[in-house]
Amino acid sequence: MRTVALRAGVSSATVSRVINGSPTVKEKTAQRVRRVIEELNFIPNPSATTLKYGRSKTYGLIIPDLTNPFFPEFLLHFEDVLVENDHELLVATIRASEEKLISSVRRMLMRRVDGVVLMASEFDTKAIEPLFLHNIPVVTVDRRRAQRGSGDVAIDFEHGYQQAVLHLRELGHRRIGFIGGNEGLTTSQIRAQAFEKAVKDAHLPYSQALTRAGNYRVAGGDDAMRSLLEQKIRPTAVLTANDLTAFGVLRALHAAGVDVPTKMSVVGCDGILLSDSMYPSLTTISIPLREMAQACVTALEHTKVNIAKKGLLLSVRGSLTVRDSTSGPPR
Amino acid sequence: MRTVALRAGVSSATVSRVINGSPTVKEKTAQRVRRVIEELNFIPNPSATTLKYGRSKTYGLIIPDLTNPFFPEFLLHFEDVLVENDHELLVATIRASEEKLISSVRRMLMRRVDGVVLMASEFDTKAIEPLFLHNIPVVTVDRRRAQRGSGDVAIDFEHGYQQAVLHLRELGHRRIGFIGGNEGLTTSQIRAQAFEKAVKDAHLPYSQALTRAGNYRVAGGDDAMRSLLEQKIRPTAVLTANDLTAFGVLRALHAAGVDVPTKMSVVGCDGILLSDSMYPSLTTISIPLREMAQACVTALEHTKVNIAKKGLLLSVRGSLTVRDSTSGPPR
DNA sequence: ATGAAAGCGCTAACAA
DNA sequence: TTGTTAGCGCTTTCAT
Repeated sequence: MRTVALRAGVSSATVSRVINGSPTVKEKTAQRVRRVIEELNFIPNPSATTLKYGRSKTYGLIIPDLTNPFFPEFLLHFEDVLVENDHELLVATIRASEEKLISSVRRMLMRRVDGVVLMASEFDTKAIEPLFLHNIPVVTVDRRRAQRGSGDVAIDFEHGYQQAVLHLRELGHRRIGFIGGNEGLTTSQIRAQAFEKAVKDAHLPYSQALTRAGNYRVAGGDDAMRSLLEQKIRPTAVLTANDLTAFGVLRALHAAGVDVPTKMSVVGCDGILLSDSMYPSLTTISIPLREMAQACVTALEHTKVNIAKKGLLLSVRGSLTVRDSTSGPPR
Repeated sequence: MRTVALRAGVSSATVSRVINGSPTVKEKTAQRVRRVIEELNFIPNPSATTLKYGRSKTYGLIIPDLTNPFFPEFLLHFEDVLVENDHELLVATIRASEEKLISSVRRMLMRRVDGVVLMASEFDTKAIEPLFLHNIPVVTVDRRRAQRGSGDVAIDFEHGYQQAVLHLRELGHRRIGFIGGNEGLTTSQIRAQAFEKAVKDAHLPYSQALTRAGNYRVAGGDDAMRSLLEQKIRPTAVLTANDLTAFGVLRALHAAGVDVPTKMSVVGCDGILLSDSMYPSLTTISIPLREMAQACVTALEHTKVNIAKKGLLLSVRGSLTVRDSTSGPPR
């Protein structure tokens, strides 16, 4: 930068002003400086700014897993929102390892991020304590509680499952099965309860016998569906905790020779891109990723200026995308 | 850091030495310093080091697209390799936009990355000129040429397709179709030629009539397969440019009522996790991601110390994973 | 409209 | 074995 200043016959302060678009610089000077910047291929060094001000114009995103397409798809939208807000993105994947979460949090702290979005489904709160300690705004996803320095963006499964159940009831289904996530995870409980409520609100019979745990992955959906098929009284439709689980359900049904949708209807959740590419294409609850990303940033910015208060509790709701995996029950 | 030094009764230089594990510090002093670091929740600030040395212990990764699961899966392995090498990762997705590539390159430069892995399938070389100008080591993937400051990691499609064709020939197939990538892309040409060579080397008939272009996505595979089915002489097996294309092929065949594998065999390429979850599970050419990530880092480190020379030309070869989408041709 | 200068945190060369 | 110190590049306050 000094070189640029020298060459343009100004001080480095003026160069800085030009780079940051300060209006107090005479246009002619600014042009000269810009030309020199071009000539010298000058690239500013943000680490100097980070060093000086202890902030980096970077938000962190901690996700459990990149192999579930839901997360990269969210990441994409999150990145878009950040770019609009002139921020960088620091991603960390933790693959259900407490150790990785701890080291990710440390990386975020080192890099002086301006905030962290935490999508890890389950974790020891102690692991993220350092973020609060250093006054870094935090937003969790679907933990549904705020505290000093942290907000939350909930995914409104209650609404999504209600839509799905009503859709199935309209088609004539009465016995709707459910394949959830790993037992024990809070988010799995939320989804299971949302399903139960949706069924009861629709005045349909609810039975534990028609629900199974999965693991948010294909294999879990497959196993659970096989188990459901062994029931004496089978459901005529199945709802799942996410799309990968639904993929497993489709596979199990194929293997068992149960046609979808004529013999069994299937509804997923997430709306990942591949859900439209299955055979049959999957009816699913699409989560509005862009809106969710925006909500995360909103909550983060809110917390930044109110770091001593409880953060925002926001919520986004999915909408049912009806495709070919649902139809009336067999008669 | 000064605070830590003060509190531990040493100089900041000693604190720095402790943090970096310098062996010249007396163990007792080191312990004291570490204790104070704990107490004060001190987190080092790497931007000071970046500022001082103009390097950041960060590698950049530029990928076209996170919605093709191949890329997040590669990313995961690349991150693993970097962690082992005590480096950070900076990711940029460019979604086939020249503008995004240019801004990604700029971000890499600003962040003072130690090297860049470039997986963009096609781009104007001018866009990455700045990297060479600033002496940043570059590794491209499957461009198959090196130059001053840049190496390449090729994916040995020749070998992979050969394996696949021999597998199909052994099963009794003679008319093997091929669905490639977007027309015009270098990597598409490489794959198409690799297929042609594999077929001819296996002494099977090769015909343009059995090949189609796709677009590396599901829809492209679907369309191309439909087009192949309209042929008077159909192939009995189809090879694709990647797994998503193969997913599309499976969908088209389902829709047309052509059973896989009894009426048509299908072989994908990439070995993404979901390829095992399709119905039927997909026979595919698995690309060794971990090895590929390692090769990228190797080539990068080599270029770093030989920045003025041509980079390394490395290559990784896939292996055929036989699953349920291939069997003998209908007789 | 522009310049001078301080200071962010770190590390390596050098001194002790 | 430890301390002193300079300087990396940037921005902003204050002065001119």
